[in-house]
Amino acid sequence: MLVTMRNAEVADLFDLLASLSELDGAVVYKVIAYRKAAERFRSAPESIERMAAEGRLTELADIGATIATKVDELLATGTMAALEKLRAVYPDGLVEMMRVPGVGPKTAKRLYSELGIDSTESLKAACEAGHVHELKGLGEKKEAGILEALQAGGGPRKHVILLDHALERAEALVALLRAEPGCVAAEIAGSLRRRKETIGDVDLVAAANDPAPLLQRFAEYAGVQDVTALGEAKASVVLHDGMQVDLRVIEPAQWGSLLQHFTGSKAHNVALRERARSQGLSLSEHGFAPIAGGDVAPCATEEEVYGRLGLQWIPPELRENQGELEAAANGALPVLVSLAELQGDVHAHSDASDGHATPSEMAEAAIVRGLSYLTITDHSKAVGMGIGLDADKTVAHMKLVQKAAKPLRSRGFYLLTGIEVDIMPGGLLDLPDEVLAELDWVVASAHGRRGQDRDALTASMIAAAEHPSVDVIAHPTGRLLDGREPYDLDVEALISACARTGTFLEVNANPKRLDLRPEHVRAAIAAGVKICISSDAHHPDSIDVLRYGVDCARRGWATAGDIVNTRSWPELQALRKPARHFGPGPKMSR
DNA sequence: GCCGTTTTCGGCCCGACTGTTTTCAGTCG
Repeated sequence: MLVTMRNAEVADLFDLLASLSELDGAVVYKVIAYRKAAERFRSAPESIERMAAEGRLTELADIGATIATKVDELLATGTMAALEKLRAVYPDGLVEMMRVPGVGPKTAKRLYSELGIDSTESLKAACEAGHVHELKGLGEKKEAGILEALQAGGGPRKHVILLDHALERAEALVALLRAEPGCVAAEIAGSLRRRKETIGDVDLVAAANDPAPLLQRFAEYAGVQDVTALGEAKASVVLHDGMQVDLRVIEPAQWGSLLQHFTGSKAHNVALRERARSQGLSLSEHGFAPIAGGDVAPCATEEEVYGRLGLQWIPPELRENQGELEAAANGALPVLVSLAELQGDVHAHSDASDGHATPSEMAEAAIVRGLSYLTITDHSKAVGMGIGLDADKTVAHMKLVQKAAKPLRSRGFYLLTGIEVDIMPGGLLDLPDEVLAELDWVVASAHGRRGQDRDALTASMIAAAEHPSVDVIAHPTGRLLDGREPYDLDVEALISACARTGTFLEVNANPKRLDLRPEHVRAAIAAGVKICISSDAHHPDSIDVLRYGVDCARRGWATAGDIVNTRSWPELQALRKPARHFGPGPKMSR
């Protein structure tokens, strides 16, 4: 194999191939097949390179011999003949133009062939000069709309909206709708209901006998900047923060069908409709209808929709067409972990490093939230900026935490000593072994790659997992959803090392991180690795982010049994690596 | 291009809104 390529890069090229094929007027099902393939590659839990090398690509759903051969070609030569052929005909700018709202493949192609427009820049100039509306079928409104879209964002790219921000806005809007007299039901739908880590736009659904007042109320909401569509059954608005929100209203008898439909995902719904078709039924947001023709039978609940197809109700977080239909058909869906099942938090900071509260204040916040233990895991010194603890300060801090813990024991709460120790290049930890062995809990993490390439970083992380005192590897890929790409890290190799050594992996609940990501959570669980859901709180209120960590773990098919901090602190001891059972000093008897 | 307790060929998921039209194409989700 001559070329090294990550899953996301392979996926991007198949998306490009799909877009260029679309421009070229390919059969739509070919375009769909390329897009499906891109989706499979992007969410594959293991390396596409490895699967290709072992000839196992066709084990993935939606990947046949033709696409597998194209991947082989891509990995051998760095590109694909089919892609290069299309690239020679259509400038890359056309694909960018297709991302402008209101411009699809047909329009982009005509703009190019009839006006020579080959980029968003030249499209903007043509709109300003009034050339676009001269084309047959394109009027002045269309031209103005394209121009506005281009000017608004300075381009077609949408900015990333994080889960916490979107949920806050959406929950306020749902409350507004529910307060309307005619509103029978209102819910968040779409990717937000599935709790994806980042949101493109927000979908809301509502049930009412007369949709008009609800749609009107929605369009007049104080947070609305623009109303982009307002019909009899749906409306779209853009909020002042740039977030697009769609509302669809339907009569109450169709509520279950509507909620199911607009929760998606698209791939899940397509699979569901295919299943309906095989049973002689056509499925839409209105209900089921016989393919042969006949009345639509609506479903009032989601359970009815799934039940009619012989399926268990599927939790929204699993609706990604990643095997959930098969599991639901066999009654084999996992019982997903819930926030209420978390008993403790094993990664939190205090003012001894970069936190904003004392260990006692953090403990009180944990108690208020119904938790029975909290480990204070401040940074070790290598994190930089003078905020981390060296060996002496770690020992002193440990004693301080132990002192703060005593009065809490009588209230049934364990405040525990810990550290978030930096993993240094080469895999050494930033504190001496004898200090680490004294602590109740050791979180190990890499902050920055420190000049290491993929292999070196992976080796460092694996060495940390092999350390007898390390309980958990925190935020393994280092990604920041609003800024930093994940480290180039062999996550599969890290998962294997954790399985071998009994090291836990963290789902960091900070909505900017959510790291491990869901696909890797699922792969880790499959490999037998146990997971911690941790707040990484630097402030008492930040313990609340645990809910997002639970969402992420649920998307990774995690049950309570897979999550170690669903146990009490004494129960958690039994799950730790053998070396941690013989630590110095009393651990459980305090 | 994928896929098969109907099929190795012939299917392949469904509807709303907008802008441009006088019945529909394109786009979107």
